[in-house]
Amino acid sequence: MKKNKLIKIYNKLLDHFGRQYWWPADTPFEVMVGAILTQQTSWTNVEKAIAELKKERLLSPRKILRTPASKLHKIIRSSGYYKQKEKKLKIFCRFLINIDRASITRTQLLSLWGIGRETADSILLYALGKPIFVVDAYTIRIGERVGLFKAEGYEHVREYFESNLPRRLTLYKEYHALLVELGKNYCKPKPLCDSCPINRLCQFCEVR
DNA sequence: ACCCAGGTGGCCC
DNA sequence: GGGCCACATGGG
Repeated sequence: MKKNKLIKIYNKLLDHFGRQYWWPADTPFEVMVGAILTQQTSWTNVEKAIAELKKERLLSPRKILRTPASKLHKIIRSSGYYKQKEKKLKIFCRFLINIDRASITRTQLLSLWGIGRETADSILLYALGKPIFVVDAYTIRIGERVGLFKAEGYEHVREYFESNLPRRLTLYKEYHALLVELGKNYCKPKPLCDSCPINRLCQFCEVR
């Protein structure tokens, strides 16, 4: 595959931020829990909730299922939307204990209440090792500003990345992680272009 | 006091 | 298919 714009951006990000070694977790199940808890929530808030789950020795599907809702609410409170997320965790754990993890499909995950596209794909890529490119709000925002696509939906963006990148797990994992890093630090709703590592590719930066 | 965060489901048209 | 809303905590 010849060197395309996607690879150029990747190399810039890698030079600037270095390897990310995503997803940060001790076990695949911790990845899955984190993927649910981080929905529309900053990771620092999720870390606190996961630390609480570990402290209570609850980081297993059966133990979460045995924990009363009110207790789980307190434990994961810092991750926000804690009533919804308690339900989402229980529904997901119930699904998980009755299945061979290697056989889990995207369609199965998407059929669960509380598991949308980004959460399903994060679980597939980072917990189950399937080559699915994870798209999030940053990916779409950055892609639009850089001029890769315009107002595309989730599936189109995912296909765009998957069809223009070699199908490699570590590349998918690190690319998504680097886009999050760029998004958190620079590519916010109000762009901070001054020291953005991909300036000259982003139309906002070129305007300045 | 705002604005933002590694979304999702339910509703409406 | 897209647009709007509720959901909730914590940090800048």
